[in-house]
Amino acid sequence: MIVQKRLDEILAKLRQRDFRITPQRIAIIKTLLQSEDHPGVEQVYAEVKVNFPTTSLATVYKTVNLLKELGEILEIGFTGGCNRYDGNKPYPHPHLICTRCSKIVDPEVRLLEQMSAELAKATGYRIDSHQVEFFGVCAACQKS
Amino acid sequence: MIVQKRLDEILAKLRQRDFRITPQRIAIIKTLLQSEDHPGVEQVYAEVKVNFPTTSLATVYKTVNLLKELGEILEIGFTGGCNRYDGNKPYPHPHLICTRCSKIVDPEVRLLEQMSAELAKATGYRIDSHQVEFFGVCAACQKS
DNA sequence: ATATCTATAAAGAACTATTCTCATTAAAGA
DNA sequence: TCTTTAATGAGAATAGTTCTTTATAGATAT
Repeated sequence: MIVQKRLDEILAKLRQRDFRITPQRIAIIKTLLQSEDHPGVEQVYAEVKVNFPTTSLATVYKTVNLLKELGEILEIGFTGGCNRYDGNKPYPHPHLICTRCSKIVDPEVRLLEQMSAELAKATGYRIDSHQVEFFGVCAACQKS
Repeated sequence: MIVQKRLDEILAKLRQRDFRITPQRIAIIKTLLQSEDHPGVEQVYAEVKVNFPTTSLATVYKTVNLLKELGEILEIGFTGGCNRYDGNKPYPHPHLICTRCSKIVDPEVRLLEQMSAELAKATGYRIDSHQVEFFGVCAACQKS
């Protein structure tokens, strides 16, 4: 399936840069690729420990950072909370975050390219990246 | 001047909600209102200590959080660094951040309202707030 | 003006997320 | 298989932030 394909790509990239392929790393990458819910490090750790009980939290942190540097996962920064990660869409994209249940959704946004272009033109900045987060209350939480 | 006016407004709001007006608080608010460069807590602390040397860092944190809750300053969340604050435009607005010199600019952005409205319609979320940051290299840094 | 009451400030301890250290283990190429 | 060297694991360290305790400052009533 699609996860296997990306896993192979990431492993190839690791090999190519002389990083070692370890069972822990594979487990961490798989967890990140399979999860739909933008997990935090702690959540990945819990998942990985099911099959590799001796894995340490530091290893998860280090691997997550490595993957971030390789551009294979996206970090979603949370002030005053733990960061969360998106292993499915590793490029910058907007998020819609429910402030009640912490659910994160990836909405379709049309206007971002245009906005970025206008901004660059108006300010003289070269824009490399962005972090666009919308906060609100999801449909389910609005009912309660 | 304009700073005095906003200071009075904030003080009135504090009084109205039975928060006390203390010299430390006034100093912290003034620092936030006067600064143009989106200072962090540590920077505010340094500034306030000039006139009130006994002020503690915790006091600055508490006051900053209080002001944030009152909606009088805007928090700009930074992953892996310290948060910074905008005392001049307390409502959510986009930032353009130079990744070389850390300069922060408040650009004009037209499309955000529209984007937010489309998003709410498409997802069913009630959108309350946003955090929109663009990262790049400012004109000055591009030359070096 | 004074006494009393109450919320705050101050200081540092505590907490949480993350990174570092280093001895030990194990991956990958010879 | 052997060797080299990077990765792991466990806990200590760190940084940013929040909590706790206690004396004090500000408000209130007299």
